[in-house]
Amino acid sequence: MKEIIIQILKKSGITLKDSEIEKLIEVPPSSDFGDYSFPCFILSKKEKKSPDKIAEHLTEKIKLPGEIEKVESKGPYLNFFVNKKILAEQIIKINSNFGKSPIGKNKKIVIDFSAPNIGKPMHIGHIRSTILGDSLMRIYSFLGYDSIGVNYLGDIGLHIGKLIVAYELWLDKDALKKNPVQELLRLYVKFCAKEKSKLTEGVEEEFQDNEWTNRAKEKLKLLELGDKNTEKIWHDIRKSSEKGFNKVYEMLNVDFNETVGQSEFSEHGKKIVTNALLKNIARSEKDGAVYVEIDRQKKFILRSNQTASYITYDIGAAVERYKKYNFEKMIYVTDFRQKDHFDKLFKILKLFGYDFSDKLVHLPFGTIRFGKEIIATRTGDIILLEDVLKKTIEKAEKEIRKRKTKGDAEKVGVGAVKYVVLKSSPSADVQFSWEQALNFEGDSGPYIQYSYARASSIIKKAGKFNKSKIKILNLTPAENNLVKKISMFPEIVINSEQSLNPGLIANYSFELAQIFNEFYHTCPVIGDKSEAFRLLLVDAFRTTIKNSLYLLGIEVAEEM
RNA sequence: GCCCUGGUAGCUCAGCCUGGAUAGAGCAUUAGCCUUCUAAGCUAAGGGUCGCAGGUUCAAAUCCUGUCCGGGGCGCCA
Repeated sequence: MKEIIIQILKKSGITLKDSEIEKLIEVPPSSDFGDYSFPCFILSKKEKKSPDKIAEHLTEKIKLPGEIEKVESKGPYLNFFVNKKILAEQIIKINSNFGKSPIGKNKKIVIDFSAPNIGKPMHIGHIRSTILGDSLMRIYSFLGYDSIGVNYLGDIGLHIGKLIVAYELWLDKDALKKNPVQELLRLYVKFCAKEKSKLTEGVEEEFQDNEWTNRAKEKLKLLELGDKNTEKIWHDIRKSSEKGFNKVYEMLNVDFNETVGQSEFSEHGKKIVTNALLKNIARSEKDGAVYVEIDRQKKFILRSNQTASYITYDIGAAVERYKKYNFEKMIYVTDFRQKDHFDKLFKILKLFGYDFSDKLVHLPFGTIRFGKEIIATRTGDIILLEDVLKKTIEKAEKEIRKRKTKGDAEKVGVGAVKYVVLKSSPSADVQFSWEQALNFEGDSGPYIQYSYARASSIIKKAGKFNKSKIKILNLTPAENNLVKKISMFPEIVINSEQSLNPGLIANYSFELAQIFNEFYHTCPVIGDKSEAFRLLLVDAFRTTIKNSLYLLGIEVAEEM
């Protein structure tokens, strides 16, 4: 539609380039002002006439094609009114592919997301990476990309050593079988409590020298040396943890193409570091620690005891993944606190001669706050993700019972949680509260699902109808708005991919649902003289809302 | 100290990239609407120095500089 307006303006003798015109065209604040507008300030400067006069003059000069109903000058603005009948004809023809695009054809995107730590339960803090990453996967696939989701499990580190110590001392086998997540958490919390009294304040964990921390370090060393018994416990812990993770992933309907432990890249990483050392790109300290200079600062990439550190694994993992997938882009979805880490990782890879480092992107997201509490696994002070989901599903059940309908409580509850997480832009912190998560009214997932269910109900009640008899009468304002909003969906999807922000789709879905509800309120469908057209419009709405919620990982229900 | 973030209605946020018309939603508050396709809905009202101060511009919540307040990161934790 924009294209058409650019052509009209060009024909009217404007001395601006296409791209300049496109930049200037905007959507007016109110639909009373039209659908698109063109401000004349720049022309006013060029032609040294008042912008109001230029706008007025242009209205007289312009010749309108069928797609544009009328053009009006209002002050310094030239306002275009789109012929909604023509737009409506296009909209009622959309199918389930609406919004899809081939722009990603033959391109691979790897998305690294979720990445929980083995031995710790998934809590409200993990929800963001998981849901954001999953939504990005869906968006990329929708746009034709081959998207590959990788779950990079934190299966190594001092917390593992602690857990192994606790496992040997206090494990309750039956409890582990019954509820692996709870039992592992109990072990971890117990260890931390024991350790706490011995900790020296102000000293980093790594350099703590006390009975408990030392035992954990020892276990970690044994694990690295390949001690059979320790390895067995480690495997047990991973297996039990994964059971817990999978339960949550199932509830969330999140899949990965690959689940891999961080520790598997230890050797790859070390080899790359050794090579860099040989080529003199990296240097070593007297005590054997290896570093590179990044931004005039030393960044250590191998510890003095020759074991890998976080970044060593990530170097190995990135290189291996590029070999495996030859991706167009790889996105790491993690907490914003790791921004520096990833910036440095990318620079190090570049320094080492891996040009694919330009294809790496870090998508940082803000903290989830729950009231004023700080979430701490070590004290067991956490809100389990599983509990959040269960609680919202319960609330959905209650609502459904109240209404005596046939809704799907799981879809509604999970949708509510996902929506809360996705609607704010990734960079912002999210204030999580039960009040908000359990609110199913207004700007919420259930509100959107509800509007879909209402639409479905109309379609169901109408039964079969004759599609060939469609006659589009003059559209009411509510119909106009709905047609216009639906037509914007494809653009929104592309914007949200480019800005890596599913929140745009979330906002759009809500606005679309709002507009539909207004339509629902003012335009009766069944029995109306525009029944056939309205049925098709309602169906187009269903398709659009279904697609946009799908991109957020939220399912629709025909009834609720 | 250096770097990264955020500050918009009582609360939660959108708008900022790419400057334009009266700064938008939701929650909460108040007042209406269920003999008509699901009231998880709709309509209306009140509520704003867009942290503060400069600058650029015909035009600044939006761009630039400074400043205050909150959060975070800063040589071998993940």
